[in-house]
Amino acid sequence: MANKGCIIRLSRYRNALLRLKALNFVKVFSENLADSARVTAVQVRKDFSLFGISGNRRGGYLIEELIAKISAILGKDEVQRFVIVGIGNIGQALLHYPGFKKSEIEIVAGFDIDQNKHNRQAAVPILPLEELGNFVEKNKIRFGIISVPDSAAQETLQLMLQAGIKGILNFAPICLKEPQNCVVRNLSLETELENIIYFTVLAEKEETGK
Amino acid sequence: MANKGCIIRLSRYRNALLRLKALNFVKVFSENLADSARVTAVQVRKDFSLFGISGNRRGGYLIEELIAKISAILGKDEVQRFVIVGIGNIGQALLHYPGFKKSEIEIVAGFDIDQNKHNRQAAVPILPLEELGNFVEKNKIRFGIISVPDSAAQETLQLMLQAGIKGILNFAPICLKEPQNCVVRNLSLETELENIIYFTVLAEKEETGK
DNA sequence: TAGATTGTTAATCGATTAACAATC
DNA sequence: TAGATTGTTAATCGATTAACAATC
Repeated sequence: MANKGCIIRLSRYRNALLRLKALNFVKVFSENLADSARVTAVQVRKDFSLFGISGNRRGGYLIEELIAKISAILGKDEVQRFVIVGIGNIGQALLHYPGFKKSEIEIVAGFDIDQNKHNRQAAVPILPLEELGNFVEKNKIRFGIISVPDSAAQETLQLMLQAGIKGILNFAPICLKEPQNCVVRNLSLETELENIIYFTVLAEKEETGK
Repeated sequence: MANKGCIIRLSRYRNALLRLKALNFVKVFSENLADSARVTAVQVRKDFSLFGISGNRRGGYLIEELIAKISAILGKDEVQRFVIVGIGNIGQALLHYPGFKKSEIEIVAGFDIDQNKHNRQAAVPILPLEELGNFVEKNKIRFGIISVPDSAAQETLQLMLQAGIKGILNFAPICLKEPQNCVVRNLSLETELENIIYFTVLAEKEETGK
């Protein structure tokens, strides 16, 4: 019913709503949210209707109420805890990424095979990879991030599955197959940049072509 | 003609092809590439046909040739240089991200308002934000990455536009409007994780619902 | 009531998939 | 020739958009 695009838009609406709330606004119209997420007002209302969210005809939506409803849909009624496997550049950055807090996302531990990186005392501890299974089970963690080199991505996935992880974001530039019982999203930074390069070069060509 | 999804898939095919080449393979079938990018073989051939890439009926595709053709489409005939504005967690990680090398992507400088972060001697120098315009112009940089807090994202975009940047990846969780003459892709890590959370919770509900 | 906005149904658009023709 | 794979055209599917009805 709701597709991936729709959920991404809900996240964006929520981000905008939090900002509006901080500015003490009370009401919002679909047109405002459309501006913030770079879509049309119809799209906003359609997205809401998929989840039975309704406003006041003529009066728009109450910001507080909308935030509560979208937050519930996105699973923000509780803090969602993640582990990270692979404490390289990206893993290290995500370990203390400040932006997660307002999204009720918490990184609770990192794991790496390199013992020079281990640090049990840190606020977010970095532990030996062997401890992943126990830690995940003991702390009932459901989400994981893979930020290992691509050669290690597949086996990291296996470890996470064995540990009982149910949702994974994979930064390695290798497309992991989505297994039964686990959601996997492949996001490669190289690929994102290549996308921008392609469409930029294309736009330039079109311009000079005219 | 070619949509965003298609270009992302081309990147993935290319990644897989590089790996196959490293293993000394010579030929590849659309079925193989389909496996690597988690799509169907028809999708692969359709993508290729959009760009006039053809193989040998019965004989598949020559890996070397395919890499060359896809690389040309993705703008890899020359190294594409990026600047990063905002040397926080993410910016710092991207500055030295090893995965960019094989994609012919080079980060040439970082910029920040915090002078404690400045370092002209580093391999990838970190410079005061005021120098962005000059640097970009002098070095003919066309691509930029925004990794500043969301409150600063909009003005960073303006600075980049003035400097002449033509393609931008924005990590701030605020949706920047795509201006004339510049490609902007908004990628927020919070949003990506929220997406995974939603679909994981959904899958769990469906399972227990049965 | 008139005007503005929401909410829904139907139409359109674009991307994926199926079917099949071409050919090595 | 028979079999396997590519390449293309047509059909399907799903998401977005347009049109309009509902109502505050």
